[in-house]
Parts: sequence; structure tokens; C-alpha cells
Amino acid sequence: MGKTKETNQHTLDECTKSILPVRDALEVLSGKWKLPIIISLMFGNKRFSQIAKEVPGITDKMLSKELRELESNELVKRTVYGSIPVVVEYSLTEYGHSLKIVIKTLRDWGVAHRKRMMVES
Amino acid sequence: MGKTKETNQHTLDECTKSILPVRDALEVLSGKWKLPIIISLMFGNKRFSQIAKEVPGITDKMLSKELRELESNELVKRTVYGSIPVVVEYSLTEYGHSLKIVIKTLRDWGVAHRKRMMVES
DNA sequence: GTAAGTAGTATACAAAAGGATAGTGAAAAA
DNA sequence: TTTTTCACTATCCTTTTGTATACTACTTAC
Repeated sequence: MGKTKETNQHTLDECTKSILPVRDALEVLSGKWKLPIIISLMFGNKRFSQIAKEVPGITDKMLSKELRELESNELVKRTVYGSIPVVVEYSLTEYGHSLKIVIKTLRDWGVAHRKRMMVES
Repeated sequence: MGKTKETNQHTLDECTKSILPVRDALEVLSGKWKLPIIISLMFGNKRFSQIAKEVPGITDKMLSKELRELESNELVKRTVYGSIPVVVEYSLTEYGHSLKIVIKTLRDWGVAHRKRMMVES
């Protein structure tokens, strides 16, 4: 009786210790568009319309909203050049680049997942 | 002129090659609850109400919905024992366990992210 | 003169995700 | 006898996400 309860408590603690940081990460990264936008910026600094072309399916409204969120989380930097015509460049911050390994891992899993789905169908 | 266009086309292709698999992964994993549920099952097979206790804040409705989706993607297995009372056990499939590295990477980033936020405030 | 590109914003709407609360029916514990 | 446990489902509601379309004001190219 005591044993079982202690064991449960122990795994619950360990469980929480894993869930909380993952939840912190998800708060910043979750949604359909943030990671694709970051991936596009990993290949170089881009302007608004360039990102729009490279992230298939995104609308201007979503891109603008997501860029603002990424900027407020210090993952992306926005720089304005000149005034006529206005040119705006987006780039990854150093912190944004720290997501490289997360993206690589997720990408590898995604590749395997797609293969698996192909075989099944 | 030709050079610039070729270069752009090249990075666009590479970019797409990264975005598509990440998008495949996100389709299965995105949302607030799926990864936390999987983490809870990484610590052992569980019954419905046990998962509900270990994933802080989740409602029965969300848990039931997410478990069904995870099952249909073959990440989670649902087993019914006996009939009175009904006992249902959830477990990770082997495929579900392949997410271990994804979760570890995300967790590590989340830990660093939380530290960073603490320092800032 | 017209179209396309620059970086977005405004508006209206539909769909999906998530939250709060209550209820089911049978059994076992208080 | 009332409560608790089990594994959910039902209903209603709000918030978030996403889509579609049009618009701004200026410049360059055709």
C-alpha cells in the first residue's frame, strides 16, 4: 500500500518534470506556421513576400501575425531599410538559431513518418 | 541575373524539402495535449483517469479526443480488460516510442527557454 | 496607362480547438 | 445510504486559427 503510493508519486513527479518544459516550448512554437517560417529563415534573411512564397499556403494575415509573435519572443529580428520604397528584412536571432536541432529532429521523424504512411496505403 | 534566379530556386527547393516533413510531423503532434499525453505514457501504461491526473489541466473531453486521434495514428494502443467494471489500459506502441528523441530535444530546449525567461524578468 | 511588386492592414466569415459543467450506469467503499 | 471510482459522452460556450477579398501608397517596368 505504502509502496504503490510512493511509486506512483515518484513517476508523477518525473512525468511533470518532463511535461512542463515541453509545454513551455510548445507555447512558443506550436501552431501550423511558426516552425515553417523559422525554417525558411534558416536558409537566409528574407523579406516579407519572399517568406510568403517559401511557406506554402500561408496568407499575408497569418504571416504578419506569426512574425509579430516570433519577434516578441526574440526568435526573429525585423529590420527596416530606407523609406522609399520601404524594404523590411526578417532574420533569425542567435536564439532563433538554437532551434536548429529541434527542427532537425522533428524533420527526421517527419521523413520516417511519411515513409511509413506510404507503405501502409 | 541567371545566377540570382538559380540560387533563389535552389534555396526554395531546399527549404521546401525541410518544411514538408516538419509539417507532416506537426499534423500528428500539434496541439496543446498530444505530446504531454505521450510523455505520460512513456513512464508506463496507464488508465484513463491516471493520465488525466498526470497531465495537468486537461479535461476528460480533450483527453478522450486526443487519445482517439493518437490511436488512429498508431502511436497509442487501447486495450480493454474485463467487462464489470470496465478497465481500459492505454500504452505506447513501438512507433509511439520512436518519439522519445523528439520529446527529449524539445524538453531540453524548453528547459533552456525557461531559464532564459527567468533571467530576463 | 496599366500591371506588378513593396509590406502590409481591414473586414467579414467559417472552422477548429479548447473550456466548463453535468450526466451515464454499474460496483465498491464509507 | 451516500459517496467515489471507472471511462467516458453531451451540451454549450469562448477563443484561436484560418480563409477570402479588398485596400493602402508608392515605384518600377512594360
